Amino acid sequence: MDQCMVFHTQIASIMEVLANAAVAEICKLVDDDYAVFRLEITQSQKENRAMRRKLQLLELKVSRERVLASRPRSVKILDRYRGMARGEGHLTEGHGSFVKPAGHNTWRDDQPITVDEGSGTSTQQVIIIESAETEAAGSGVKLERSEREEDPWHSRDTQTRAAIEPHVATKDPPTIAPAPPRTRHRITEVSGTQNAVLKSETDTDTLTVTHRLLRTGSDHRSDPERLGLGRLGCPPASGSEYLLHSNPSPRIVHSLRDSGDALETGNDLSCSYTTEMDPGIMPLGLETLTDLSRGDWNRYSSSVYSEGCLDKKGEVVVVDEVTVKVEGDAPLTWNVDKTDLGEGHSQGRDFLNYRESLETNPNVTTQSPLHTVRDRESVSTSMGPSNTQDHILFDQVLNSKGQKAKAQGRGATSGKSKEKRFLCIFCNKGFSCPQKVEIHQRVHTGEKPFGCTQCHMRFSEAGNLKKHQRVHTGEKPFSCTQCHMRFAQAGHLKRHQRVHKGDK
DNA sequence: CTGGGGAGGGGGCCC
DNA sequence: CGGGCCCCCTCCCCA
Repeated sequence: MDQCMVFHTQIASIMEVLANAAVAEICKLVDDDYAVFRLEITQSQKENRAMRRKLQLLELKVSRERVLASRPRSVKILDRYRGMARGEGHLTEGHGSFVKPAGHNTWRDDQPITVDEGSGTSTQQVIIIESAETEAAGSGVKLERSEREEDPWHSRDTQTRAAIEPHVATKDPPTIAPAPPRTRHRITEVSGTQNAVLKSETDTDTLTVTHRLLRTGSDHRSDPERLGLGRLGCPPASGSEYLLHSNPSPRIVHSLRDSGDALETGNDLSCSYTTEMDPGIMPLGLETLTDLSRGDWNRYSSSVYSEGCLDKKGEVVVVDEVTVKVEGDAPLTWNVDKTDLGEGHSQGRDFLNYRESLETNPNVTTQSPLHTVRDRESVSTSMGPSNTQDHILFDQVLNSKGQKAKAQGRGATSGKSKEKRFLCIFCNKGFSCPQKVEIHQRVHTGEKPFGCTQCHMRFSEAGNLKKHQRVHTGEKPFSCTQCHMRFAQAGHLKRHQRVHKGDK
């Protein structure tokens, strides 16, 4: 009888083991199928997002044209008109010039800026960044940077913390339109390294980034580069399209969560039985999912840092090992009217923040809200949703002036003798002092404060006006030593003397 | 080849 | 000493 009982007990235990094994197998199969299913869903979502992106771009174009047609109010003019103050800037009829109306610090809403180019008259928008505002924004960004640098998580030791690098990526806005200037991001480690929970807080949004260490440092893609973010959270690499205002379906979860993490979505259909497995034996299919969701992460993180891109409250987006919880209300779309540089959430300052975030040189305090073009051609393709239009404008300027190549490379800010800390807001070119930037930016704005008293000519630089006035005076102070030729410009004399030398 | 203008850079002066 | 301001030089482009 006892033997029978023991036998039954053994059978029962064996059955239990077999049942457990069967359940495990079933769950594994379910998970595998689910992984494939999610892969397909993800692909479909990506297609949907691509289509949505195209639609949004089209909408943006339409809205941009509408704004451009009706947005003189977004134009501000530098109120530094030294020539005006000194009486040099006579308000002529604006032949080939661009002058600010006397007594106006800003253009009126209905006041277009006309630029007479000979016979034709065109209306153009001139974007001026008030230096005080931008510098204030710059200081704020610098403060933010210092906070980041104090964060121990920002050490460049990617080997030991590669798996938690996505946190870094989340607080380095990969978009050109990151958080508003007054928004401060705070990254706080909530728990340990194995289940590191970083919380990035802003004034309006709460970004909770939960990371589960699923793989070891061998997965190099855990660092920002892996996420398509360059150093210091640079934007995605070239070719990565930017979702205008990414509106990822909040219920679609790219979750590879362990059971140890409290799921915040409730939609993860993963079988909890098998998710207890060791990180080292994660199914290969999950890697695929990880890869698929990686691009999404860029957008998610972008959207998180683009205030205007947060569209739902309390959304939780789980991407790979990262959970992004978005709290707080935010506009559904980025209002193109925010391109008004004079407003608190000015796009220019967003530019500034973004560019500052990209600035590899922490000492650089810039007036430029423009993104850092140098080092990353890809930046132009990963602009934030809100400022795509202005970026396009700036790029057009850049290309039209043939200065893009100059702006790229270290030469933009690394001077030969002086540190070129002051960047043009339009082309990002660096100058050694603010006055140089101001003068240079007249190239883009068309501002010509120096007018000739004897003709309608106007100039952006006083020296050129002085040079011009020799036309009226007939003064030719530069005489050739080998002939009787005289010249009004020293350069002309120098060029002329090459004739005598036979140089070409 | 010359004239005119645009634009960048260097350096001096002053505060 | 650094920043702001100004002047000048220089190079380049175009007509």
